[in-house]
Amino acid sequence: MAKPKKPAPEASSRDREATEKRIIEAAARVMARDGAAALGINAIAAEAGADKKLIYRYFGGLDGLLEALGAETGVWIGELSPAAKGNYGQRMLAAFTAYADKLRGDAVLQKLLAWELAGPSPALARIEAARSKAMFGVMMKVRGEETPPPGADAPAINAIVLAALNYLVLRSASMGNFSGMPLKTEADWKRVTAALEGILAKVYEK
Amino acid sequence: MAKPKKPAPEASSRDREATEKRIIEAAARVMARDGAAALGINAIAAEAGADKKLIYRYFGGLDGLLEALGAETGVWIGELSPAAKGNYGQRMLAAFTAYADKLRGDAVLQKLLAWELAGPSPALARIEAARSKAMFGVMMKVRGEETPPPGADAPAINAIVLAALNYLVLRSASMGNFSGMPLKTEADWKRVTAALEGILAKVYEK
DNA sequence: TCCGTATGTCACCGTCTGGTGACAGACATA
DNA sequence: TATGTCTGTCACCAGACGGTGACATACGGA
Repeated sequence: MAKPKKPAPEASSRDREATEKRIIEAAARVMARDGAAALGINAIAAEAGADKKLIYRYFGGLDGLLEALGAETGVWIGELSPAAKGNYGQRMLAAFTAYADKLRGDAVLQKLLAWELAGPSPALARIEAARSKAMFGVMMKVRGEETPPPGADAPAINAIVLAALNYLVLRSASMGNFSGMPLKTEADWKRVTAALEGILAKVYEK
Repeated sequence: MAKPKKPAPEASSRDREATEKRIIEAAARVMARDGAAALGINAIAAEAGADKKLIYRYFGGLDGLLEALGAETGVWIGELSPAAKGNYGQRMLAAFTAYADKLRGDAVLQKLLAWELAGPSPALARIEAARSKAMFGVMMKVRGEETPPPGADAPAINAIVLAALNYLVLRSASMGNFSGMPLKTEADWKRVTAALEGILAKVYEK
């Protein structure tokens, strides 16, 4: 059922751990290639060359598999280590650009992000909460002893910037532009970063 | 097939225009209630109390229907008329907040927006292009004779702000928060607006 | 009056979906 | 050697999906 090949080439290695890994990777591949809408039991099983029954046995269904997938893809956020130099605004800019660069290269997380917007789901909410916490840790680390100028609502401002970056990266992947601004080449992103730098410099100047 | 009722209560009014309208409204209702993923021929036809065959006859399929739907929901953007007072930054802030307020109340456009991020589609791209053009017109109108200060990349800055607003509204509808910031009550949005006001005032001051 | 056309209705098709029960073979333990 | 457990395989189900051909009926023009 799983593969059209008859002698079961290598899939049936009778190794649960390896099979689980194969399934998770297959799910990531389907997610990145065809989007979250195509993320079905059958599609994943076919991609992994494994029987869908195993997905139920090992992960308890799609939700469990998704959770395992989301846990993996969210790890790198906590490992971001942008340069921590200059004042508060400059450090934040470094964190934001480092995050945006990474996100631009992670198709799976992009689809996950887009899917979260399309409809609420308990499993996705948990994944997102972990990601948000990791991002907070990164920002606290890079912030160091520097503090935002009094009077500025830093959490709100940072949320706005982060929201803009998420949206622009998603638009870049889906349509390649936004609001008349192209978002394809590296130069396009340089422009975004430059505008962001100007904003943060003025908002966070003391 | 369409309705379980036998005498065809009123649906079969033999009025193409009215039927088309009923179908479009049904599509909007399904979209707003169940999201874009549930937007299928069968679901729409059932919701409209019309036969799915008519969707193929009148709209040529799902894509055509979507286009008709998108054209309708994008109209209000062009009709936005925010207060055009003060300098460039203040006028832009008025346009942005007016847009965000409207968007928050339009569940259909929200789902459309989220769907565009999930995967590229020629039909959705055309709808989005029309919307973007309308938004540009609004901004040009409210801008009046005021100009942004030299040195500031106004298109990029405005795109960033618009991107942030889109993302925050979408997050508000799906998860109710972002980056630790709640996005539910009117007070939450007041906070966003206030932060935006601070940003625009400093970025666009001469 | 008759006839063509437009509108609406229904039955049916093949395909894919998520999900489950039954079974075969490998492996470790007793 | 015999037993039980774990991994993998396959067949099958009911239901939903998109899509189409055939038909009934109302309406408007000749």
